[in-house]
Amino acid sequence: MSADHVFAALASPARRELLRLLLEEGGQPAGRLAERFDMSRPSVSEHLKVLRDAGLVAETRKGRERLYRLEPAPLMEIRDWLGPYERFWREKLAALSTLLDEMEDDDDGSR
Amino acid sequence: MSADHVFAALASPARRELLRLLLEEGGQPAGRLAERFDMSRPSVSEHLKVLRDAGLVAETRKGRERLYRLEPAPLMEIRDWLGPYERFWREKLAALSTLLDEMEDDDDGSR
DNA sequence: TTGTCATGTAGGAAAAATCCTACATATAGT
DNA sequence: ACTATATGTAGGATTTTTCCTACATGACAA
Repeated sequence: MSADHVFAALASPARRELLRLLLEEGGQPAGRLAERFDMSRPSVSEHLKVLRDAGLVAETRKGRERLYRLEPAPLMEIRDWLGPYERFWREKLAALSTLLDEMEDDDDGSR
Repeated sequence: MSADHVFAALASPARRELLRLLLEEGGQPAGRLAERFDMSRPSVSEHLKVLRDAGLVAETRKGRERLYRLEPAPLMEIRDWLGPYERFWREKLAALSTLLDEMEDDDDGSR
């Protein structure tokens, strides 16, 4: 739930790759996900645990498999966190644009 | 420049707090930023280095001070990274909304 | 029931992050 | 030149993360 765990979970390239696979290919059993990594299966399982604790994936037991699926809600917290920075970014762009316009007004072709 | 460094930089609460201070209060010298933390000044300095390496802050030497300012461009990379997940999220919401509508249509008041 | 398959967990080694104190550097003021 | 101030860097202790192999669990299949 806490954004701390979400940011921490996203810090690992392996975990972001897991999210990408679940996004692009849909829910999959843990083993099939692990096959795609140059890493032992238990290690991938631990990464899945971190993602689970952050609320970024959920599992459904299906026989002896466990299907993992993407749970995007916590990512929307990240998006909200970004909001104020994006406003700041836009103001910067707007200021730059204004500056460029003024330079163009001044540009009478002289030198 | 790589998104890896940006995600890693954001993983620390102390570094996110630094970004927040720079956003809400504008550029400040390193020492003034450090005062706000329950942590030694050199440690804050190291956090600033991580943010600098990720391109999230920039410094301007002003006499013997170093003014740090927010550099939001890398955060826009993060926003772009979130894009596909946000689409996925919206589709989920839309599906839920449709489902609720159908349930309402079925709801003839019986039972 | 016995064996097999999919998966998680324990325990530990190695690497990385975090935080500290001491020191180095560079600028400003006297 | 000397001192004070603002800051970064070195070196090291401690904690956390990451990854491994070995083992535990729980469901299916013969």
